[in-house]
Amino acid sequence: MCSVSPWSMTDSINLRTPTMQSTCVHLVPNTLALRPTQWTSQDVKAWLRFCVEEFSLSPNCVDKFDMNGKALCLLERKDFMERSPACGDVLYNAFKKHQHQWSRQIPTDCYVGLQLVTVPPNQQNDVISSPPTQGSKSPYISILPRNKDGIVSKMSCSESMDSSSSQPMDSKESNISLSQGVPTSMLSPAPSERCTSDSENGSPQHNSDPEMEAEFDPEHPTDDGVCRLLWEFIYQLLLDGEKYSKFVLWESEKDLTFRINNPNELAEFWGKQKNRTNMTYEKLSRALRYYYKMDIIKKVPGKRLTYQFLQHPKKIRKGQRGARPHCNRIPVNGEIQSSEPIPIALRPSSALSGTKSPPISSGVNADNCSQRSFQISSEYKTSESPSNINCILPPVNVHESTDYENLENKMAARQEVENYPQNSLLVVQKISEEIECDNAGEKNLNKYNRSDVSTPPYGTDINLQANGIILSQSLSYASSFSCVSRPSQTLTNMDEPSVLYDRLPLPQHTIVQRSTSLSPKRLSPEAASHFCTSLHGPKEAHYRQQTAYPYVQLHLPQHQYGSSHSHHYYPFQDSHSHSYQPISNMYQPEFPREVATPQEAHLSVKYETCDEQPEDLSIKPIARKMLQQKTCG
DNA sequence: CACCCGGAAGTTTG
DNA sequence: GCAAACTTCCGGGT
Repeated sequence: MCSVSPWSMTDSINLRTPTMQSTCVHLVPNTLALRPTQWTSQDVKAWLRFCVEEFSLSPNCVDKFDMNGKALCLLERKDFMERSPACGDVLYNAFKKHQHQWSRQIPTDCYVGLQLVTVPPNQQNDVISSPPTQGSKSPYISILPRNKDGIVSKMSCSESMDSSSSQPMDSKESNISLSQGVPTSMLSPAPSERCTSDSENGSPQHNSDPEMEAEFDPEHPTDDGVCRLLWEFIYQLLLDGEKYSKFVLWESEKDLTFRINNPNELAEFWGKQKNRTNMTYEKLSRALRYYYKMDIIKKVPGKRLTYQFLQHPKKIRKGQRGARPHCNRIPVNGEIQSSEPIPIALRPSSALSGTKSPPISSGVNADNCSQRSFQISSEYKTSESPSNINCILPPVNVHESTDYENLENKMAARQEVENYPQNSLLVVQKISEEIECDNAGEKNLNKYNRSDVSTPPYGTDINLQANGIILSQSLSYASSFSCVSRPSQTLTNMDEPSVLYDRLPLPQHTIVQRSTSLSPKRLSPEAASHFCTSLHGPKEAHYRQQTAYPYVQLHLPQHQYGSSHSHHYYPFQDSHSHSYQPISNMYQPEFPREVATPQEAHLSVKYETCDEQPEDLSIKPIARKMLQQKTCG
């Protein structure tokens, strides 16, 4: 068992998250694999009980959890907001203190976390039995043990999993249903959580506990433990014929022929697995048809919905690369129908990944603009980062309240944007300092003239105000960045406080809530422009449309910043080595002390799919396809 | 209407 | 940049 290393309190700071706008909060205990099913209901109760003790919560909340292992606890937001930044510390100490009382040994190196989910007030009644989904707008807050290097501990199977001692959850959950979610075995655990069992003999190792059996398929581990291939998924279902016969069943196991019992539900199930909310049998079957060519599956002629494995799934060679489950995929239909990109705050983190985003030079007006530009891309590539863990957190029960799939919620989100006061002067007040810099961060901070600039330390709490109105209270500087990188799901990327903006020399009273500026949901474009201007001095703030996911592209005018720096900046390009681009060279400590007027900032929509310089599309985000039509013909 | 087919293009990931 | 494995869309067929 791994030794428990110091816990990050910075994570707990993020308990006060800017995206918490609802009036209630879930508390979801999670275990090492972020699989609450590892806990018995007694464990969950115990967990909640000490939460009650430690935080003087209403005892009622202890009973307010479902028995599916996805324990929930409703808290009033005000209760939660009053928690101290040391909340996580208290939680952990309590966890340690009470652990011996619990019904089974829970590895001390497990991930213990709280999952905060925003829930519209009118839907809070439904929330008890509806844990948050992966696709939900749910900032995930976890308290993660770290090693001495500050890296989240990587656990091996033998260390972290004790499935033999695990106890089944409440028996009521034995009936799988869509509303209950995809079995966790088919979902995507964190790479570091997943274990590769010794299954060399290839024989199935059926666990007596059906839940546990579903948790992990020892027979067919993938390279990273993720069941991400369709045939694999189907095979998994077939393996547990009793449980999943409503989706698919063997027609003849001997001949490896199977029949899809309910194509629509299977597609939905598959869609859940891949976080593709619009999955249909039409699409699923298309994927199946691709297997024809690959000699993996063929159609059984004349028999509807019946297919045949051409070789035993155990022997199918896998060249897995892409097509991992998406993170919080927002329906494309909605994007297009709304003629407006989904607010960044609701976007999947992957949507912002830089993998498909070419450098700015490939975009319009990049090379010939003669401006130094850097791109606020946003992705942690660290495989062990908790963001990844959260990214692939099993999308347990889907619930309308957190899916943000329905039009109503989207309209509400848009309304929020539209209602945002335009041309607001944004002011940030630093209200506290909870500094926790790693060595690297400290070192880098020292590189700057701190007397001249106010670099918001990691974890700094700020207020974001507009026209005297507090827009977001107690934003965490660090979490603000995380909002950028994981706008829709997690604020836990605090493992690497040494992100770019920790090191930036910022003028005083500068808004450090970059994510705000990146989020059309949170800020009007004018306000975002304001932000960019105030942060970086007069420059163009290009609101760039990139594969339907906007982000801010900052151009530093050559005449102001010299000509020697034309490289692009990707803040997260190499989070492993922390080898950031020499942003310090680009920034001089002299920044305008005053927020520029809105007119000084220029906001335009750009997109990289066209070579042609697009017209200034003003500031209204438009769906990618519409943009393409407009500019490319 | 449900299912089936395969081309084409796009997306996401490793 | 490339490739795998889809996803999305579509026109057409049974």
